[in-house]
Amino acid sequence: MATIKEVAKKAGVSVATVSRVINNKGYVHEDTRKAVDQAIKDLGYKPNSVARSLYKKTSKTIGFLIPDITNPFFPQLVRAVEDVMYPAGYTTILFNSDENLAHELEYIEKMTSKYIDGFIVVSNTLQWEHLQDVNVPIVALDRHIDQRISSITVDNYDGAKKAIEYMLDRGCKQIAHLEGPENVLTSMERKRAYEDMMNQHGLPILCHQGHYELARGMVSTMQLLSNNPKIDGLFAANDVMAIGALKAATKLGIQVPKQLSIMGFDGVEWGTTVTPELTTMEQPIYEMGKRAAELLLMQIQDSPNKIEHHLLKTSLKVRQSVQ
Amino acid sequence: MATIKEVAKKAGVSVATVSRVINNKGYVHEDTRKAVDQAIKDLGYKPNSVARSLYKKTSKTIGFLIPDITNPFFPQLVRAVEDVMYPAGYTTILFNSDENLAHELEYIEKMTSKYIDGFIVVSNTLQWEHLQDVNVPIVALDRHIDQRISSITVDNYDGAKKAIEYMLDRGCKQIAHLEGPENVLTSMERKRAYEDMMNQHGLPILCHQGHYELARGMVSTMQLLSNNPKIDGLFAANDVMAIGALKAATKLGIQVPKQLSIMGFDGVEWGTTVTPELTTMEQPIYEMGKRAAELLLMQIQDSPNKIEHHLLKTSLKVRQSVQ
DNA sequence: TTGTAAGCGTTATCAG
DNA sequence: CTGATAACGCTTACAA
Repeated sequence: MATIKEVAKKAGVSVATVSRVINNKGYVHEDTRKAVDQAIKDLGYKPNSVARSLYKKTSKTIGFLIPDITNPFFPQLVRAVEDVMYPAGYTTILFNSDENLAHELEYIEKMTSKYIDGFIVVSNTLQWEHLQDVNVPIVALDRHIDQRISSITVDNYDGAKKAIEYMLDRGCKQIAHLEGPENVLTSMERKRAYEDMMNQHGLPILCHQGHYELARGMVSTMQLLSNNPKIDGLFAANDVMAIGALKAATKLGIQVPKQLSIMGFDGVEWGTTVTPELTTMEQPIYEMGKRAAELLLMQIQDSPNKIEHHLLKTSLKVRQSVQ
Repeated sequence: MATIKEVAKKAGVSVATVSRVINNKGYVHEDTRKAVDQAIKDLGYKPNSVARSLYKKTSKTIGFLIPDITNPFFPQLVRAVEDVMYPAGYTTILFNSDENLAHELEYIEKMTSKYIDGFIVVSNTLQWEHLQDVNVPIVALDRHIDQRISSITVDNYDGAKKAIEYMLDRGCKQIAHLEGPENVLTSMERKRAYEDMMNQHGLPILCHQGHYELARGMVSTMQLLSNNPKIDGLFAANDVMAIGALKAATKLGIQVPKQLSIMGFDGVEWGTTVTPELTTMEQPIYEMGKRAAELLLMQIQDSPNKIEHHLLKTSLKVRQSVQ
């Protein structure tokens, strides 16, 4: 690991000059530049980012906080963020929070002491109070946090409403809802839409908790269907649970979609391989990650105070699980 | 952001003393310690990791290089690595290489200039030559690189052999192989086992490329089955392709497992939701990630030169796709 | 038990 | 155009 000092000595100039050539800043004579470049090459010199960070108080690194990479919704998001951050010269550090506030706070603090340049967070526990004195840009992704924090979200209420409208159009008379975690915004919005739609149409409300998980979705569906044989439609708050529901129906010998229509939410690839293929309300997952990264980059590089809120639309993906 | 200097001034001591108390190193009088702690609290002081890194030439950070987080094999691996690294005080930085050597090298160089403490790499392009002067510990995961670099791998040859033995036991007479990328070690080993088994049993060899991908697996299977109607068994080099094959069979109206047995490799959760459920040779994915992280940690903290090679075993997961 | 001061490897200011 | 030199925030000999 050669240092700038060694390069300077070898090239017979001062470190200031070397710094000028590696940063392409300030005047430096063509001949000296050549000499320096040669020395750099000979020594295999690479500038030390840590020293640079210390001086510049920036690390060209951002933190990305998600609940759990193991949930198939997140890999695409992560990929999208990395795809825009890396070419822009930024490294992204991932952190799985398991929705645990204490972990999230600890992580943010730790990253702050590394001169992190910004955060993208998917969280429903983090509040404005926790974030107000983090002095780098933050973008809330998937779940809105506060007006004062930029966000990239999807219109969950609208999406869920349209999903249910479609089920109704296709003839469902008795729709149950497999809901996500109680305290998660996306899940609450989807549930609210379900309830509003049921009320609006004078239909009974039938909810069961599924926590966005495969196994839970399956178990809940079992109970739901055993206790209420009249149900002919099931709106799951995410695809993973919908897939669990499909398994449950199969186990109970209930035909989908003939006897029971199942609608998912998310649009993960997994939904295309189950039988019947999952009809779902698709979110622009990659696009969300991309936008979040771009927005963060803009705030970091240009205008830290330019808060923006983008609300993306979902789109119905008609496949085979709704009659 | 208070600095150590400010804390020192507030507590009426020198920075050295403050450093001593925050690092719990060297003697410091109980009273002064209290005063310092108080000052730290009052100022909300947090030690700056960048400055610390510069001096200590270590960042408490490791790099984790994988092909693509979007492939369902990796999220679990990532999760496992993070689960052991974080509690040990290490941050892990993820990087998707898309199996591109230039990207991998660029990334490694970049990380090196950040005083990264070690790497875990899943790669088939990286060779000893590229890694020999990276002066931090490296663990090769899933794919072996060189005797001089620690590795955590699975016995792919043995696993594939047993998978095929099982198919043969169950009565398959004509087994085709859906192979993974040509240059990937895991894929080559599985193919080699397939070929050896076929030769050993005097059976014809029938391979088709699937690149470990869903769509490719599907298309290849279509061709394979249309051209060779006698095939009654298909050994896919990974679950994702096996799932694609299942889709293809369904499309062609071929019943699985009655007319065609399909065997996967990996044991990802996804395989449990297809119909019929995928019979597969399961890898201890989480365990692999965990071991790699533990091994790396050992090398970083205790013995950088203690190279170890762990070969884990796969286990047959009997479900429904093999007759 | 505590303080001084010399690094760690850069960048940027200010003379020259 | 180029070179000293003072930061950046922390750790650690070495003195006291």
